[in-house]
Amino acid sequence: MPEKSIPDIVVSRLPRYLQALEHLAKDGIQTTSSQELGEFIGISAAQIRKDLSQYGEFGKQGKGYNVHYLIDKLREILKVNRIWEMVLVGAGNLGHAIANYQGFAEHGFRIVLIFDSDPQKIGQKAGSLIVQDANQMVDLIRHRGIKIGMITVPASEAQAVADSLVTAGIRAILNYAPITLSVPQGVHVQYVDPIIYLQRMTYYLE
Amino acid sequence: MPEKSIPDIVVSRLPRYLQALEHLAKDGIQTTSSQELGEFIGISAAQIRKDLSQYGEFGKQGKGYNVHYLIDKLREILKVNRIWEMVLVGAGNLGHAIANYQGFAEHGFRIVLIFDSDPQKIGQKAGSLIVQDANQMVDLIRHRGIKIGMITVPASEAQAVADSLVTAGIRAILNYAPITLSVPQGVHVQYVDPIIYLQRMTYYLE
DNA sequence: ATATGTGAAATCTTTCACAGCG
DNA sequence: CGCTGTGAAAGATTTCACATAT
Repeated sequence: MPEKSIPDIVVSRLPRYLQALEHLAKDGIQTTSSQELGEFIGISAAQIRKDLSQYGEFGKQGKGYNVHYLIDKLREILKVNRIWEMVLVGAGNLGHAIANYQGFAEHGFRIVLIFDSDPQKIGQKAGSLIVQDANQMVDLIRHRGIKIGMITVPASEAQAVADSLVTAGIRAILNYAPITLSVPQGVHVQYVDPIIYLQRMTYYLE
Repeated sequence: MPEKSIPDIVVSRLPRYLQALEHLAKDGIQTTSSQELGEFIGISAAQIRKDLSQYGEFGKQGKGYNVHYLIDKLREILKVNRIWEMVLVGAGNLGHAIANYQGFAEHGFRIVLIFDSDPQKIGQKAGSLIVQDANQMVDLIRHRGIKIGMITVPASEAQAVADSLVTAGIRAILNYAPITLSVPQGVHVQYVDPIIYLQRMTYYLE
């Protein structure tokens, strides 16, 4: 598995490949080709082959790719062939929806701590967990060695929460707040902001 | 406003610029530079200048950009200087969280119809709206001339819902279901899938 | 016959660096 | 002087097209 600075843009496509392959597997399909996979997700066959070739030779000439084998390889590459514990900060509407979403667990992401600073929310249930006091956040996260956090607090509090998460040892943040976070080198952030996605589409309308 | 096939990658950055500028405006800042804006959102100053220059000359040499003027211009370019009506399909946990999220309205996106096919959910409230029967979806959407839809149904139903939305005249879809949608040329789709974002980050962990 | 893996070519995107203007 | 707007250069990404393997 040779790995010398593979471009981020390649990495960003791998989860889509994995998702599509899992879909094919669920439909009972054993073998696929870069062509078929590409049509399925709207990416050129050459690009898929080139992307995968960065990590090894997973296909067979004249035959294509074994779906289960490629799923295993991609899970290994993406490091999702294990359970990842996560912390959720913000127990509002969105936080509750996320706490109840089964999709995380199905993909090996387990929410094990939920925090809020609102005394009304602390002690309440969210999903199967009890909302903890945000004051204890840094200690509890550090103690469990959690590396992934999700932020669902209002924009005005998001940067402070991010700072606490980084202090607690979090290395990856999924940010639902509509604000760009400032984090140290080596901490990864991904943004989930529906407004931005909508604005990317209205541009093309009418 | 000369517009001859500006790359999608440029368009995709404009909402981030707008978001950052609105943030600056809220803080009372009147003027900014490509340098300052770039540091704020982690994009090079040259890139911001080049992107904006595709649409006109919005800055003043030696001075920078007037924040409010640039906000106005970006809203015009992105066509968000108006109210957009939207339809939401899927009144589960996530659908309810979205229906209650004030951020949409604050940015001119108004959810005016919510559908579900579950008899238990039809007639119930979601946000300030009543959940309608999905059977009536195509007619009601077409009648109101709505162009933007959000999908929060399970993956297994998402493609069928997308097909109905397209039939109803929807031209932009924000898809929360973990599946790649197949839509005709000219219909835009953006994906909101937290699992994929998490997998993009676990790659870099450990 | 068919589909991979991959150098080379084509295309796209970003950065550089500076003329020009307030 | 400071910062924009922008050609040109550098760099990154995608596509092509084919040798190769089954």
